[in-house]
Amino acid sequence: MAPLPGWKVGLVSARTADSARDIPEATVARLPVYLRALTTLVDNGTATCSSEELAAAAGVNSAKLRKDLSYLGSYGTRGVGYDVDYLRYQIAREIGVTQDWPVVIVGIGNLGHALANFSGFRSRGFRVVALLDADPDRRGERVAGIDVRDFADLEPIVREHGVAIGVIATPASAAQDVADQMVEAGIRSILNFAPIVISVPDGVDVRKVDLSIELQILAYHEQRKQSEATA
Amino acid sequence: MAPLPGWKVGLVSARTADSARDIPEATVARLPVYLRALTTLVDNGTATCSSEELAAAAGVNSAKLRKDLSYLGSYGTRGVGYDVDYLRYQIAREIGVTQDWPVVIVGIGNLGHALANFSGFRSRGFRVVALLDADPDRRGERVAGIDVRDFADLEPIVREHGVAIGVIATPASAAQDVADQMVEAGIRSILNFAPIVISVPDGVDVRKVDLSIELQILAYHEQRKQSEATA
DNA sequence: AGGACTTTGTGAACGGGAGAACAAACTGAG
DNA sequence: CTCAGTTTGTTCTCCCGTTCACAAAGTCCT
Ligand SMILES: NC(=O)c1ccc[n+]([C@@H]2O[C@H](COP(=O)([O-])OP(=O)(O)OC[C@H]3O[C@@H](n4cnc5c(N)ncnc54)[C@H](O)[C@@H]3O)[C@@H](O)[C@H]2O)c1
Ligand SMILES: NC(=O)c1ccc[n+]([C@@H]2O[C@H](COP(=O)([O-])OP(=O)(O)OC[C@H]3O[C@@H](n4cnc5c(N)ncnc54)[C@H](O)[C@@H]3O)[C@@H](O)[C@H]2O)c1
Repeated sequence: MAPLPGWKVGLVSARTADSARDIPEATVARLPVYLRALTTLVDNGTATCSSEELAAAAGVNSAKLRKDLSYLGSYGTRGVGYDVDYLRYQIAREIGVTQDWPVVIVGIGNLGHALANFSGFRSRGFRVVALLDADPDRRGERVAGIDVRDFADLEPIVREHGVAIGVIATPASAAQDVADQMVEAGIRSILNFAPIVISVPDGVDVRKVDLSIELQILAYHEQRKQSEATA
Repeated sequence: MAPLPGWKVGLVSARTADSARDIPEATVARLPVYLRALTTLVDNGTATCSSEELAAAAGVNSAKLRKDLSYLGSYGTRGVGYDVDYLRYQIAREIGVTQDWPVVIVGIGNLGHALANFSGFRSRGFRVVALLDADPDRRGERVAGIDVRDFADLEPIVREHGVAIGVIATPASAAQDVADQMVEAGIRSILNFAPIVISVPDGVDVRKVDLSIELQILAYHEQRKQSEATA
């Protein structure tokens, strides 16, 4: 009955029980990067790695990595490093991708097709359960083995599969309406590819991906580099 | 010769000359969002807007918006607001999208096709000048009116068009190699869609877009919402 | 067993960004 | 011209996130 180990285990299991109180948002955003790096290491047959190695694979500072991991618990061994497979499981559990999340994609145009065909969904904790489009001409089309269905069927599909996450790949003009109906149907997490700010009630999370914004940020820095080179 | 107007113009042109010294990175990342919102307002025929209105359209706090804009100069009028078209031009100039940037896309698979067909490039300051793929079967294929060419042609294309920005849409296994060759060819800004951290020399900017990471961040919050609901 | 060595986990200092609050500056009515 | 009303630009404070630096905790060799 050594006091320290007992206390430590108690603390760890306490954290596990109420699933880690408050993880900073910046850390949450990096956990998937660590998970990806660890999966690569597992595939390479690496059994153990140091914070330095993992940090390099994830493209971050090793001190930041260690601090991030410390929010989850003490999963490393001092003098040794981390058990790759064990740590990978712990992070996957923390993120919540030990089981697959059902996802619907709305707007099966250029981008929607690419998303539907994207094989990385399944391996990373997600399962596309429906493809929806408002255009009747899209109906009946099969994309990646899934029938494109009427957007009006959203609500029963969400109910049937317990869908919590929706992806918007419609034109910007339709995005707010699609989001409203997703919320109405019970979806509380939305990934929006349309270049517009959509507003949702409290309790609903929206993340956006905007290609043009990323390019424009690059353009800004590129412009500065070029004007410096001229000067 | 009123002293105040003269002084103000002097200050603005001074800032314009050395192109706004140091704009915080967080602000740079929001300028494209403001630009997008302003373009929408212009399309709606709005001539003037307050920081409150623009902030709402951009999904940010109005104090933050005003502070961001203050880094560019004093483009508003107290008691009135901002001239939408004028401010839009100033932000576009600051970002560097008053002319089009030539862009190459490498990896014309599912995602590459969608990107090539994306019409928003042109209107937002970018022009796709080449589509490249290593697969000989892709050669000769025409996507969005552009011939898919051999990845080996990268260097002459970059030189001919003065390409500064490259987009990687290949599998992760090829991404580092593609990035190396882009840098070799003279590209100094890269947008990476492959789920891997790529390393580049100093002076080269990389931004990444990773769908799985975004979904996993949503999954984390969704998991917490659901476990809270249960408790 | 003991001591040198390695690596984690964390306390503390630091820097940057977010937001509240207000003075300065402009408009327009009387 | 003056004054009330409006909205910007900026200062100030607080908080979050990053990074340094080191004690604690383990391994491994002798
Ligand atoms: N294609 C890209 O690479 C790319 C890149 C960045 C951003 N985007 C954005 O992603 C979105 C989709 O782009 P795209 O190129 O696939 O456009 P698209 O026009 O090819 O496809 C849009 C699809 O949405 C469907 N749709 C329209 N209104 C709908 C509604 N109310 N409900 C359900 N479905 C509806 C249309 O029928 C169409 O099939 C756009 O907002 C675009 O700006 C696309
Ligand atoms: N499809 C999506 O919606 C989606 C979403 C998120 C991320 N991604 C990522 O984007 C990347 C592309 O996805 P995809 O679905 O289009 O894959 P894909 O397999 O359909 O296309 C990849 C293309 O890259 C080409 N390629 C391979 N090696 C190359 C090389 N060395 N040089 C030039 N070209 C090369 C292939 O010939 C192929 O045409 C992947 O890394 C994927 O993980 C895709």
